[in-house]
Amino acid sequence: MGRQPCCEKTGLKRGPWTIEEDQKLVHFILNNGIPCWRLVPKMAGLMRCGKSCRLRWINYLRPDLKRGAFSEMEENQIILLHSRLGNRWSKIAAHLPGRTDNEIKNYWNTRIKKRLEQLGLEPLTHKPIKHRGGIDQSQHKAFPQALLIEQEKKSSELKFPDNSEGKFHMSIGHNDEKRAVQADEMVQKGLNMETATPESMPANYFCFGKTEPSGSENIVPSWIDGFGTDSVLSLDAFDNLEQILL
DNA sequence: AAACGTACCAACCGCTCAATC
DNA sequence: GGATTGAGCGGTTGGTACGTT
Repeated sequence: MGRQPCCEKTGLKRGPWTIEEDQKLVHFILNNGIPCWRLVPKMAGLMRCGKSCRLRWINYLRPDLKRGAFSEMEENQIILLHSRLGNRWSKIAAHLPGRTDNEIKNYWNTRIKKRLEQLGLEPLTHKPIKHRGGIDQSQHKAFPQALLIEQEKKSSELKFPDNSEGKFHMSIGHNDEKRAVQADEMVQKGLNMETATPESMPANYFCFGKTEPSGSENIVPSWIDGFGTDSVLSLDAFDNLEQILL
């Protein structure tokens, strides 16, 4: 026996929602909550299937949605999270309050994907694009250089956690020089991890992800002594950096 | 001004998973 | 334990706005 359709297809409206339908759905949910999505359209007087109502509410009508353009910081967060979580949009959305998985997915497919490709990075793996016969020589130069030109000095609303026990899981630089700095080093330098922003940091610091000690999927930004940039990019993107720089 | 191409995004489709019977 | 169901997820589509020729 096959799975039954989520709703009766006949007689149900499809396509863009009207203002009137939106009002009905919002009014119903705000007054009654969501008993069961299948019942919502009937009870709210809508000729839609429950699935369609759910999607409309989650992606568009929810009062806690942020709407509007993504900030530079949000974009960077998405890149970082995607490098670790892949196309798990709902997980990524969970890290970005007020944003929906659909919104992030659309933004990724239309903007970020292209941005990474322009940087010579494979959007799926965040690794340098390899061409037939090995890595394209032009990408050798373009990749690290692209990182440098990627930066835009904009203020951010980053807040850093109290704990600094997590290990930076990446160091970069020539000759195996360890450039990652621990929180205590920042303290020694009179830098405050909790209130740091790209503007307040010295020019040779940039923001990277840090794995929580618990090994959880939580990703928090951290400051790393780097190439004179303050970008947030996937650490995985640097997997082949040494090879490229050679 | 019209035609065409591109970018964007809301909505849909089909699948999986977990809960329930 | 298997069937059924609802909810949620990720991929895809189609309409519209905008830019270019």
